[in-house]
Amino acid sequence: MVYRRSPLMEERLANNRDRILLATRKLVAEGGFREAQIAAVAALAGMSTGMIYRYFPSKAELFVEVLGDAVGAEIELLSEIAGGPGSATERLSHALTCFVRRALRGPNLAYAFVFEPVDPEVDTARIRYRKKFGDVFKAILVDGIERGEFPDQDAGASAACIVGAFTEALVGPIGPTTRNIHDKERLVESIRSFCLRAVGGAFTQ
Amino acid sequence: MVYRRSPLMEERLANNRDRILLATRKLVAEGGFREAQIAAVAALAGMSTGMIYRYFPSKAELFVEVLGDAVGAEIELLSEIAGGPGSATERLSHALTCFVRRALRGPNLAYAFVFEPVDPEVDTARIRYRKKFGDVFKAILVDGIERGEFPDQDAGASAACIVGAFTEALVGPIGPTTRNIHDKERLVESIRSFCLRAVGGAFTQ
DNA sequence: TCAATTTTTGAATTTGTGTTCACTTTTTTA
DNA sequence: TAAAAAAGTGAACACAAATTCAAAAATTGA
Repeated sequence: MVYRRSPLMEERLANNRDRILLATRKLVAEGGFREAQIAAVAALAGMSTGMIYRYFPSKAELFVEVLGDAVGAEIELLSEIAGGPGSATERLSHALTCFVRRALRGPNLAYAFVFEPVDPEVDTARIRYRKKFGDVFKAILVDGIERGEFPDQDAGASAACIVGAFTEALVGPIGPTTRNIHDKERLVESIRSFCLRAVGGAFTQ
Repeated sequence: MVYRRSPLMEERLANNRDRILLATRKLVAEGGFREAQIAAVAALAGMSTGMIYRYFPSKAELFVEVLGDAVGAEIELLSEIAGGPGSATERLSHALTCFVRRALRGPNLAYAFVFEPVDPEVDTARIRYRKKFGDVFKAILVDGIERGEFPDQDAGASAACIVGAFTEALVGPIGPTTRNIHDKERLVESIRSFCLRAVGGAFTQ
């Protein structure tokens, strides 16, 4: 045996993997999964197509990882808010504005991640992640109902409605016309107040 | 010239066209656009693939027509409710329950029509139709705000939220488990009450 | 029935992409 | 430096699905 992977090489390999993930994320953010073809990913990452397959067994698994990374980060943020201090109303309000503001920075990414189906394998993962978003909101709702902040309701259905409401309101106005900061904040506020009224919480702040 | 299309032939041609549309709609309802391949459509309609292209210039245009027909019917129903008698709250309530009940009968169709992207051409049409749904609800909201039934709000954003809320709540729980009629009615009621609270209307009926 | 014309067929072609693999280059250690 | 092994390449291949088109079947009017 005359070859053993050196630490330097090890690092380069990890680097390559990251570059693939980064390139994919970038392409998806710009034009959805549709635009993230293996050839395009390879080109953007500055490597050959064959290279991709040293790191990922298939395009679907690459997509699932990119999706998971992005969604995971969002979920983590939201969970922190959901499990944090404050009334259920406050936490719901905070979680909503936080997510919507972030999504407005990269509308296509949000679209691709939350909506765009690709192939069955990725679709399955996407639905799982969507459900996770719902679970975060459901937890807040259940808590709020227990505390008497919100009227009794099907927390699961309401959570799904919330996820649907803000994604649709976000994705609908997608377009080349990047709206200015005022419009964005107005949209954030519209979505927030809609959802807060919807769950029946006292309309504060 | 010894051949002129007879009335009988004329009818057969129109019949063929209808059979293609029907077969496509059926396949889409069962498995989404993904399952509605030209070969499958042709097989179900009992004709050859080449035949399809005598009636439709491309698969995309066939899809757009199927989509338009189905959505058009729904829009017409909703518009009638929206423009009918009653308070804005009543009409919104009625429109919601009507649409959600209908969609629950064919969840896959609803999914394909409202969500599933296919190719850019169909996608464009789909977004247009989605917007139309929103417009119906927006009209009710604008009216309700004018009458003082609903608090002041961005009717466009709220309408988008409503469309998002019920589609997500509908599509989210899609699965092979056909839910029974009780669950369905409970879901209808959950969505209805969520949206009514959301627009701030007095919670009646 | 027959010739002109249209309708219908479905195998072949085209197209767009994901994936592979024989080959080249680079890295490692002796 | 040289041999062994791995990393890296990208043209070729595979595959699925839309589309075409030459030939076959059906229809029409004389």
